[in-house]
Amino acid sequence: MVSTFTILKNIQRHISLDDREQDFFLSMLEHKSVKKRAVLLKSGEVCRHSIFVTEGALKSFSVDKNKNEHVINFAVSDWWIADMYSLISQKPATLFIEALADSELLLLSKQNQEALYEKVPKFERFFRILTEKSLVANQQRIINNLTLTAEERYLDFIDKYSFILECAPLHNVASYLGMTPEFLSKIRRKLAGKEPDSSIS
Amino acid sequence: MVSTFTILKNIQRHISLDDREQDFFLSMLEHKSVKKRAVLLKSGEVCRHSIFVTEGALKSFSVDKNKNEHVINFAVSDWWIADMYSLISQKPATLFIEALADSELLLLSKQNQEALYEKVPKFERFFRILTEKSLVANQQRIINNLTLTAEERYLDFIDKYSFILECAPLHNVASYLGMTPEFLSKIRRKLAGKEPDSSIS
DNA sequence: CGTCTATTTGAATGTACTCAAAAGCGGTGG
DNA sequence: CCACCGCTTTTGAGTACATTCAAATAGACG
Repeated sequence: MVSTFTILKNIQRHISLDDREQDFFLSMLEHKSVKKRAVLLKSGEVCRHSIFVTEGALKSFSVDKNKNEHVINFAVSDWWIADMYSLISQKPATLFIEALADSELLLLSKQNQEALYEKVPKFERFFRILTEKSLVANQQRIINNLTLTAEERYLDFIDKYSFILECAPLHNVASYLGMTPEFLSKIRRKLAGKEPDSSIS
Repeated sequence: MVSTFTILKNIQRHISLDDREQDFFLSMLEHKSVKKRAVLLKSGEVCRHSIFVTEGALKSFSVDKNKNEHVINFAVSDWWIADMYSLISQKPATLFIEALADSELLLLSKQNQEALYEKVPKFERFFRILTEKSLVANQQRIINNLTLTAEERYLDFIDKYSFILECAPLHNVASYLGMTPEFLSKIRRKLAGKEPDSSIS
């Protein structure tokens, strides 16, 4: 399978695996193709898998008491996503996970993840490092929310994650950045007006 | 040492250690007493230790371009703190870490932490779990920032972390919650006015 | 005490939101 | 191929939540 190449490369950025370990790891995964708008996790369900995206894009979001969506994370090719709270505690999820586009996914069940830790302790290291990186990204996001204006947060976002604009609608990006779609639209209009940019040669 | 009992208990909430492993772990630690306002890490320096608080309280914060402090985390007895970004990458820190009160600390250097991983792989698990919990807490904070008003965030804070009010000044709490000290003061006045509370028997 | 820091107050202001509606865009079926 | 439908993005007017600034008050510590 072509898709498994991506995930082995992803893993081997942090730990190295011999052929047997690779095969064992792959045997723990379940492949899943989903169409745009497919729901992979609903709030209230227990999150039973870590999801690795080989192709396509997903988002996770919470829904508040006024039924507003708040995008918590995006995941594109080569990214992992889950409701970590629910996955760890095996309590009901607070998040939804949904496909932003037709996607190819590899699922690692909580059970298999624990089995990996037991049989190949290196995976403990891999997921420690993965979690550390995620933590650092989350902390940076908190800092940005505390210190930057809506416009600055948007500029930072297109600087770091412009590729997400390719697959996620703007109102999801607005939500991720903690602003309304209307306000993001106004920011973009303002920026479009004043940018001495790469648009005109 | 009394203080080492706290940290062994902290560790053994997630992994179990025999006497030799306990001794080995303790030998990796450095004890440090600091007074209120002592600075343990400055932005720009490389963060070389994970800090465990046995007594007292610390805060981490960033300073923005207008010299405003933004509190990122608090750490009281039995909590770990560090600039994870800097600790992991060994690049210059973006955060400061400072004592909110006279404190007793145990320092685990990055080097010794790596040594622990090599010699006692169980610690890989411990720090994976610790990082996971921290990630979940950070994600919840992001959700709160996206979905709650300033007043709701404060109420949630006193619900979960009221003990931090004992050791941190209000303007630091305001900063942690993403609001100005003036506004927090107004929220508290308003709440004090309307609370059918446990204050008058 | 006196000084320094923390907290509170009030008035003016601003950033970002709400609401309502129009315009754009994309897919789908007649 | 065009018409229609649903979803996304844009616009504008009015509003609100939270900030800024300046100053008074209260607490903590040597």
